[in-house]
Amino acid sequence: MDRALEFIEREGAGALTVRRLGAELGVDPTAFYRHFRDKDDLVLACMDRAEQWAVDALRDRLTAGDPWQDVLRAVADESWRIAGTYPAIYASAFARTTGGPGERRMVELLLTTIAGLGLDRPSTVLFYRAFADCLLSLCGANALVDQLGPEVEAKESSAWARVYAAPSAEYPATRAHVGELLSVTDRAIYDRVIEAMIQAMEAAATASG
Amino acid sequence: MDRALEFIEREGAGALTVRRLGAELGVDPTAFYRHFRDKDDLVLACMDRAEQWAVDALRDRLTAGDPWQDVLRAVADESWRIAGTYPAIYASAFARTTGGPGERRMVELLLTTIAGLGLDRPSTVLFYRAFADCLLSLCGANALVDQLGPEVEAKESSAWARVYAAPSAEYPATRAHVGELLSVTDRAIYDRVIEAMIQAMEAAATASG
DNA sequence: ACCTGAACACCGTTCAAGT
DNA sequence: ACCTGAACACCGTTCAAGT
Repeated sequence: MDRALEFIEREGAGALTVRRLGAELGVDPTAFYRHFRDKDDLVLACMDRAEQWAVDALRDRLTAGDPWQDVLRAVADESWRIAGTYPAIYASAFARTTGGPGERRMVELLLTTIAGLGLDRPSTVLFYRAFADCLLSLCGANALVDQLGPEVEAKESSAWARVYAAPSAEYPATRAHVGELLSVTDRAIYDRVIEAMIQAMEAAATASG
Repeated sequence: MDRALEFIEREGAGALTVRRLGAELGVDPTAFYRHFRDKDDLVLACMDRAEQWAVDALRDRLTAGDPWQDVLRAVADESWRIAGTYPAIYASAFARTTGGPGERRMVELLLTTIAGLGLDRPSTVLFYRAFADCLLSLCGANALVDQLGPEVEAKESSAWARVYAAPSAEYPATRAHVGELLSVTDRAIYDRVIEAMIQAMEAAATASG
């Protein structure tokens, strides 16, 4: 599994196939099925390991007195980093539940942090899931595009060009914002969402406290 | 393309292959390449058509005087509906840009709505992208799981069970919220995110106006 | 202008057989 | 306990040939 992760990171893109993994390890491709039930299991195991690394990194980064907002920002930042490092894994597992130790520790960290706001239990869980699903889904969407390779990236930017070239008469708002649409970054969008979620939690905590 | 969409909706899941599409249309699979450059082009074309339907449905649903908050809620609701109807398409295209008329009209609708708050152009665009990317990514994540079929669904719930069965001593917050974690719905999470984004826009509009 | 059919270079996975 | 190798049932895509 470690070699699988290392391999994926090095070869990137669509390198994660049972056959290529076998070739990399100098072993018959079908030997894989001695160690994992199927490819899906490997992907989930890699995802869980990546989450463990994220939690470990967070433990080093955080100290007990940190405000909860900064804890959430750090989790978001670490998720972004992991998704950028292992796009192939993240792209195929971000919508899934691994049920492994990495995920359990991450759930506990987020739930502890958000429970600290003193909301009722249903609101705490709803905010936890809303926050976590935003992180995973937005990082996953970026990983999906990363993972598809340069020819798709070219296609993406030509598609945006087509959107921006829309005639002014029919699409005035689009044309009025072309400059900003072209310069906005994925990371800025991500941070905007994170801050909106934090603001919503602050508002809920104030209202209930 | 219409037949492709119809076919996908009927057969669901992993039915979208060039070969099965050929069989469905009673034609050699490779005839497909006379009409689309590759499979990716078909998927993007279907996605754009789905977006057109969404915009058409929104036109019927909305009237000129609707508050901007309700417009955004209606867009979110329509996106959820489309993603649930065509999970195969949504799952493979939600992170992509089609550059087609459906997307152009959707961009224009959202940008017009958010520009109405009177924020500066960079903030307007950042909120538009943050809102749109949340919709697409969250709906996409749900579509991905839908699309994987019942055996993966079973795996998902057994994975959750493993998370919830975490020992209380190590994972106290998780154990304290098991009931709520089990009962929260994906739609409630989605709505929580949408409301957070709307709240953030309201706060920004108030601060700037 | 459109369709066909053989072919290429891949996938994940199984199962009987080897050491 | 682990690996091998043939085989199965698929993919997307190309290209020369047909009508």
